[in-house]
Amino acid sequence: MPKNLVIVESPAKAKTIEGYLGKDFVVKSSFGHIRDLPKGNKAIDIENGFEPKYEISADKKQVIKDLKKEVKSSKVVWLATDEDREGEAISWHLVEALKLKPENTKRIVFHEITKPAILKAIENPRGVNKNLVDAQQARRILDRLVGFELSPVLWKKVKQGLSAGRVQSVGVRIIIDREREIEAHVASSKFRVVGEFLTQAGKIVKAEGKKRFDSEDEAQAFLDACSTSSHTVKALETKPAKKQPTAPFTTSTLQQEASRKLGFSVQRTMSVAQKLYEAGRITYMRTDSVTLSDQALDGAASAIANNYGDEYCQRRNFINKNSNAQEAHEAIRPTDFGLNKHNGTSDQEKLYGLIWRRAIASQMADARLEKTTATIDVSNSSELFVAKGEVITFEGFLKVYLEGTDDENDDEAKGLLPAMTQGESMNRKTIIATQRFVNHPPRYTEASLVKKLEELGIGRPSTYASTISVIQNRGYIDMPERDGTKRDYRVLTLEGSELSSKTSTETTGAEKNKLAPTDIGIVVNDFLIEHFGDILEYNFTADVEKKFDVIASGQGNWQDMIKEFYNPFKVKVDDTLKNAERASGERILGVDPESGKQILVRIGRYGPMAQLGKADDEDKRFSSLRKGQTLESITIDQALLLFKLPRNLGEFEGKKVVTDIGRFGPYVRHDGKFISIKKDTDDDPYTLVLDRAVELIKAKRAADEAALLKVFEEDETVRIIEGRWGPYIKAGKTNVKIPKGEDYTTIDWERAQELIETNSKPPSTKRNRGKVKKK
DNA sequence: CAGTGAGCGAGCTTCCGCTTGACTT
Repeated sequence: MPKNLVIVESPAKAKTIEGYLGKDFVVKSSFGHIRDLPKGNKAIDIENGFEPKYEISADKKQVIKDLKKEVKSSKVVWLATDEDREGEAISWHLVEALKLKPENTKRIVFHEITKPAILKAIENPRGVNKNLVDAQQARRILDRLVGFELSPVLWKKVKQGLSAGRVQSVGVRIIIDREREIEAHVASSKFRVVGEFLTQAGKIVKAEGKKRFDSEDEAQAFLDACSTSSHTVKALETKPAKKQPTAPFTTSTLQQEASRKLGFSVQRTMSVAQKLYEAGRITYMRTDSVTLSDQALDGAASAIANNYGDEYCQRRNFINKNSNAQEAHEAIRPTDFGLNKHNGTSDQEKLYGLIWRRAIASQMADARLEKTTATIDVSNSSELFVAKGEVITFEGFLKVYLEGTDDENDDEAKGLLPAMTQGESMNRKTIIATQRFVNHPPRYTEASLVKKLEELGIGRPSTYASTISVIQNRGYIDMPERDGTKRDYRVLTLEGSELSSKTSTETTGAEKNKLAPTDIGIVVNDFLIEHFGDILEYNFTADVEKKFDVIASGQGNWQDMIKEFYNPFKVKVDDTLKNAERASGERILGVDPESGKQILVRIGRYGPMAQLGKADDEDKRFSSLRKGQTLESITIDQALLLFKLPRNLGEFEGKKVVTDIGRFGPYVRHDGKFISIKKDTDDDPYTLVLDRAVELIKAKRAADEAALLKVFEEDETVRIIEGRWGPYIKAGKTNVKIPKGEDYTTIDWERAQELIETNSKPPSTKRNRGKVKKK
């Protein structure tokens, strides 16, 4: 029977460690936190020094039961949870929940899951650090107080079911502040000049004009001057340069790169990484550390030497730039550098490849480059052209990996410049001046928001993904697809001595997967900033973190710290509840000329809406705003249109025909059926006439008929239908995919039943818009 | 991936952080 019980947080970790320790050890997992504050408002006894009442979480009852059994049959319990604030607290909760005796309990820590690290830890046990635990309790209690005091204020003053918190509310603010910058952005443009010249040997050199001109007239004047000018190479300079690899991945940088290079959402990155971790292929994926263990450094070095040669090896230690980092783990890296591929799903293969290359590159030599700059003059002007070239003389880490960039304007393609000599005369081929607009600052992506949060020290590796989904699920933030708008720009071309000009068109502002605030997000944010500005400050978390650090170092008492925060906070909460105006984002747009009634927009029980008639009117009417409409930007004409629908067109076959606009665009409804009105047609729900609607209904019937491939006699509600992506089975309301390569004509009743059976849909992983259901 | 589409409200919502599995709308 084992005499020693080791408890860690993760079951995958437990399995690995058990392999390192002898037969006398059994290793179990706590599956993260085991106790927490209960849900209600009585979890913290505010009058009694903020005394928290903890409760074993529902899903951990069985875990505790199992652990208790193990404790009984063990002589020594080793608490091996992570060495950070949360990990220390888990150990303390384990002591409490399992009623561990000090003489049989040892606390050990390690930062890497390697055999030497674990054996060393076993030799250096300590007790639970109560100061660190207290810092965690302060963190937990502060978050509960902030969240559970602020949220009800929002229920009362804005809308039911909303939420606020130390992390999410600042996350939303970051998006909204950026949106305000974008709104304030004034379109401006400059003319950028690019010349193509020929060397004496006839090779093309592309060079950019040093100056950008403010107006077309100035650009034209310059091109005029060029048309009668000659050009020579005025200066030629070549100097060596170096590039260094970036550190191996943390959670945050993994999410960013997987977003940039693989197009993964942060949530997708984390679940793929979890699978790789469980398969034992990568180290722990929720980490803020850039450190690699000695064992890893050796592994990387030999993999690099084998794959690329000794000259590519360079051992490096990276230092964390993130001062908030708790570094309880290693950086994210392959557990075996010898394996540069992983056989799994395609997502797993891609993410593993990325992790392997990033970690390998971090231990490789600098890349060496030669940068050449040629300056070309203009005889009739003092302006200059500059040509830049770059040659890699030694690839180093670039052989494996180059970090992606968020900069959308990064279009500098550099290569080798042709041979030139100083003073060489150049023949002008073309000079083109193009009007270029200055873009507004970019909207955040999920991953760039994570980067910003990390910089501000807000949130932890384990919460970035869930914070992103919370602010979307609450309806504060959205990812609207924008088609972009067309914009004209001017192009002036000098070819030989011929000057011409034209107007071209570009699309600007097309966006996908960019975060933008909703009306509710904006109203909530403005309200919180007005009444609780200090908590909404970007550095609120950083400031309280400093106080937690004081508690952790034993220099301060957690109750005092919480009291100092809570007392004035509570006064503000009460004052706001009593005195603050309801915040609804209300805008009175004017009066409906037809009915003479007032029309306004505001946040209603179900979100943004328009209201025709005053609050005390008997026959006031309501309508939700449509997709793309916002409280701030909707016009009275647009709002009035909302009340023109639904329109009753009359009857067909004795049933009403109605047009309206739904979540998925305009439609005609007849006899319980919906017929979408297609885009890019002249049909419009506001003007559609009955005859045309009947045509649409008949066309839809014909199309449905044509798509119907088979009806099963056994049950007429089961059919095979030709869909947009090929045939599928429709059984009542559920749709069932036909496996690839299977011919639908061969599907008989039995096979159909089989497919319906096995395809009974797994729970949708799609986000719940607006509503969050509890489990 | 295929379908979908209202209601202006009678009673409950919410935090952050640590971990994995999990049902029924």
